[in-house]
Amino acid sequence: MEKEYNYSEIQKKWQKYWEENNFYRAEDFSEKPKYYIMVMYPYPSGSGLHVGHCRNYIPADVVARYKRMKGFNVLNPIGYDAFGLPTENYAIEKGIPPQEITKKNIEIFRQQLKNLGISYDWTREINTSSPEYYKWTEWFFLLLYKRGLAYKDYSAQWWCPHCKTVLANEQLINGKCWRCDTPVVKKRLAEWFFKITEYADALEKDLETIDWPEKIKSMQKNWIGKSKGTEINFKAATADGTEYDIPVFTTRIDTIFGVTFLVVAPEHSLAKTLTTEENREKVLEYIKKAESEKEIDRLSTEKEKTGIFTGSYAMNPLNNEKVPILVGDYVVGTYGTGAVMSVPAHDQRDFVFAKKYKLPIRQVISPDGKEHELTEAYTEDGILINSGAFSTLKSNEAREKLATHIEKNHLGKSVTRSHIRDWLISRQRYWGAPIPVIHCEKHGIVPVPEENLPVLLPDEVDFTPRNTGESPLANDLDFVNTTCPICGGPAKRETDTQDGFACSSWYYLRYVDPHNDKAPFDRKKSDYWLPVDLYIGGAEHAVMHLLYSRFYAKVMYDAGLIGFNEPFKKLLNQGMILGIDHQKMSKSKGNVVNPDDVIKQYGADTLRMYILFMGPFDQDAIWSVETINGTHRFIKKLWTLFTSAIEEKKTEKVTLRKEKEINVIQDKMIQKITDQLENYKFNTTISSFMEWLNFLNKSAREIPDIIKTDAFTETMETFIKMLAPIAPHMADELWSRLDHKESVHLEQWPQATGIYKEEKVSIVLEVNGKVRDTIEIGKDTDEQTVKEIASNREKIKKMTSEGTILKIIYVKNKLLNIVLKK
RNA sequence: GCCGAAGUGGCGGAAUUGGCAGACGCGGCGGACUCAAAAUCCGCAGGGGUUCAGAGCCCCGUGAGGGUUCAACUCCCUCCUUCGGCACCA
Repeated sequence: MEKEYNYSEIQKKWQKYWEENNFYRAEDFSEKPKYYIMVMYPYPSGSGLHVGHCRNYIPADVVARYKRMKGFNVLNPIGYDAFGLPTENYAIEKGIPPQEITKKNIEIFRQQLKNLGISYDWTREINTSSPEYYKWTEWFFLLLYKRGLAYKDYSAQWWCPHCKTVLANEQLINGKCWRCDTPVVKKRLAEWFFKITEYADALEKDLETIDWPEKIKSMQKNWIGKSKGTEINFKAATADGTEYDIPVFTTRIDTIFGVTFLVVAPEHSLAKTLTTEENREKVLEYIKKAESEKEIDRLSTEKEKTGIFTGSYAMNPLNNEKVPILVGDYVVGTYGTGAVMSVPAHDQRDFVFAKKYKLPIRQVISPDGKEHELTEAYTEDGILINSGAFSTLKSNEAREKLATHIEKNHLGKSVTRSHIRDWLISRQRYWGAPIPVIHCEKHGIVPVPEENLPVLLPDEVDFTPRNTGESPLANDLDFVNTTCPICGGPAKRETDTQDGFACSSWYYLRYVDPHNDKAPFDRKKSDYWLPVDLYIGGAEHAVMHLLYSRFYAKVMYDAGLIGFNEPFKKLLNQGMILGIDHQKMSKSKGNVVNPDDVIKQYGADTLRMYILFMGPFDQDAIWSVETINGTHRFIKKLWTLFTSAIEEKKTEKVTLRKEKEINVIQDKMIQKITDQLENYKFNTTISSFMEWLNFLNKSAREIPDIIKTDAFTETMETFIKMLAPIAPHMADELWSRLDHKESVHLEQWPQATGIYKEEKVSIVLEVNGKVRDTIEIGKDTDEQTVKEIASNREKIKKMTSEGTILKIIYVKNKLLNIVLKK
């Protein structure tokens, strides 16, 4: 038998063995309890997998393998988020169809994943860009459409001039495109939306029911942004005497008597109507300028607030006071009603604005009921003043009374507003799932009948994006021209494609039934496997993928398609791996590490172990060649000790007193490592293995015969079993060298017997809270005995003689603290 | 500005959740093997003091300052720094 640690041979041998014996197939409807673990699937980019991906996939594989040994029927699938811009852009650049590029990239990714020794069920692999998959992405679009949750709207949208497509709200980062960092501009287009706002309440409320990182939950909560307030109606009249309603939304109805003007957004539908003749020219110019501004500038809080008087006035429904109406760019058109009541005394933005345009400021809330000179807005609650019948009330009381008063007199209503907007899903690009609708002159928008799905992406088309706001699919007349499913008359296909997040919103469902051609998935299979027990992925998807997926699940639940309304029971975020330059890994910085290179140099088991060891799983970590050497050293030491022990134990059998200790440490380690794995503390798990090996090595050095004992053999077996999820190749190799016929991966996870707890314990002896001595005594020794032993220790005796004992604290099996008065 | 997370040796990081701070690893130093180096193995190591030297003993020490407690990295208050998210949301 070979003595050298030849990891390439070992890897090859066992990967082949697992594959040939269908080791990691998940069995539908097995008797065992199910465990569905899933990682965020990769985008198969041209640059291949890098070690950053490993930070997610390796720990997830450890959990999958661990759970199998614990007796679970584990579903551990993988697939590819294959539609998307980078592939399409590359295709345009090189003149190769994206289908071909995707196929090639997936092959590379698949091989790289296999090299890592990850235990995926490869029979369930999915590819969102295959017609078998996107047929159902289209089907889900129709489901939403039928349920009134998909609609087309003509409005100003964010357009990325670089990607040449519109973007959803969530895909805007500080006014820039999430993919290419280009500042977005406004463009008026007819676009498809999903009504995620309809589920705002449920999406917020159900966050309480899922075990997700607080960080993600609070990000989603903020994103949904619920706020309770009052919508109150101001009446305005134009020069010709026509009356208009201007509803405004406020969370501070208690400040209503302090309103001194109204501001409407430049996009407000009445902005132009309300402008009087003499102001018309200036106001129109102002509106035009505001609308043409880039979103990034408009959003800037540093920007000075500007506005312009329309010439019209509105009436405060509570005191019938006439206040001027202005147009101002600090009012957001898409939030609330697009109009605000301005209370400069109690809102800092209104205050600044009023100062600038010399508008009146009236204090109506005071901390002490008296009026004060204001140098800035007083935004706290207080006592109402100058507020008619409501004066002298406290803010919170006033809010209640005013709300009742307003509802009773039909001046407005109490409402809950959300920050979240509907999800814009149409994209003016080629490489995505088609939107399955047809535009008929007679019948308008007609959904493609289900039996005609999928609407296939045409193969040969000039997919260069255009600046017109039209998809490149519009170039392909064979694709565009069709007939109306209702009347058979000439009609045109929708040419926009769906946002890639539509594909990823339901992919977890496809894994449970990946080859079904009658339905997206079988209900019985989804009932068996779902929801996902553990989902691991990056935090960057907090308000995109993770919110959309929850939305889809809720829609499906309401449609009776599934029996759960939250797809991912538990979520974990892995940290990033940064390059040796402490920067995010990227091709352009040249700091990317390819796992294949690491595997070549150290083997997959070392890479796996290093990824786990580099730091807490959920924190960022920096790639370090020195540390990977350390883990490799450990693996080699392990190999050397165990292979020589396997050889030695064949020579003779020995029994030694030291065996007891070997057993005790083994038991302790089983307990410790199991706890650590259960809590996803992979880094300390590796530390424990190192400690354990250090102990075994030291024992073998002190008593060389120890490796010939039964206890040592048993410990090796336990060690290897527990190491199997982490270093699966080496574990199987050593296991077979211990003369086992079956793979170690079919073994049960070891269980601690608790013998380590019956041992002696060391008690810390403290004087005035400082450690002075330690003693070894039997477990659960009573206080009196410990006190006696302690008082006979030289050091303690000396110290206690120098003062009087105030009190003695005894914590069983832990410590004794003597408090002295000096 | 608001919300969230985090500050521990030269470095990555441990600490059973209030009970021996610095596990494990990296780097470092000393030694063994070697002609030599690499690899490997053994040992030392938070800072300071005391001591001829070692053992020993003492003091200080988990971002800063205060507090609770017999006992604080851990709990409470104030502040500082770093990172992440949101940001004219009325």
